[in-house]
Amino acid sequence: MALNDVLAIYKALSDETRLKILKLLENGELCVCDLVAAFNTVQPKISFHLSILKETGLIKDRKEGKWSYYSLNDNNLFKRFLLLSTFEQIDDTEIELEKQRLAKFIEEKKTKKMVELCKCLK
Amino acid sequence: MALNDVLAIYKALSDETRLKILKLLENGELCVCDLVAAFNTVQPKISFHLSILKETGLIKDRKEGKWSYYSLNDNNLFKRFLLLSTFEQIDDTEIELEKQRLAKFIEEKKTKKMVELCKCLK
DNA sequence: TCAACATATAAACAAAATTTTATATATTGA
DNA sequence: TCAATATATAAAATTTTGTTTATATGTTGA
Repeated sequence: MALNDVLAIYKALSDETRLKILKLLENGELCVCDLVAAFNTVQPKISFHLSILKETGLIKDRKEGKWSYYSLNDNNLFKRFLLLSTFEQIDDTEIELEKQRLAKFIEEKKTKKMVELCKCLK
Repeated sequence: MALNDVLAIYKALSDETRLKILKLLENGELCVCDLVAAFNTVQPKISFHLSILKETGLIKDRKEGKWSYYSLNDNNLFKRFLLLSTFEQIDDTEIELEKQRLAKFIEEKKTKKMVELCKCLK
């Protein structure tokens, strides 16, 4: 890996929102709207940070219908080490708020799905 | 370590000059003027980057007379791992130029010292 | 004490990164 | 096909970071 690649990875890691996104992805893939809800912010902001993380290969994406799902991409030993040791450093309480909002949003999505299902059954 | 500390470390690592300074320090302590010569640049620029590296605890300094000597500070496991794995990623050829200038400068310093010594003996 | 030297710090400027706002694209279900 | 939804992209505004220039501080040897 060249100096520029290492540099790009550290730049990607040196932003609060991006570190938190990575930590949220620790528990599995999330779509853009999940993250928008978790951070209680606007969608282009999240897309911007996701694109930077994706460019450096720290995360990967997968399209399904209207949705883009993002997940950790630790196929490289250096990146895997970085992610693991970073997660180890950061206490879970530091993303408590985001986790709460995320959980609430996912719960709401489930409820909405249920409601739709009920409509169909009528 | 809190999220903000991790963030500060990654920010410190996400600059070309600073990564190169760290790599040059791999071989032992250097004073500010050594680094100024190695990068063929102005002294405040080097002092600026050294202050950032020092703030995050990635390096430490030691004063001796007019000089400030800087060296790696790997007293923390996370930082030590970061430094080691970073150095491992970056090829030596990427700081070839800086190393050459540094070697030349140190050689010149030695010669000057010799000349002074000879003057004293007269 | 004074000149020369090494370094630090401050202020002004330039460059880069982030956020916001607006708009485009693509998918889905009515 | 059309409206609604999820996401991406572009442009403008803002913030942060890095560089340059000027100046201050502290040490050393004459």
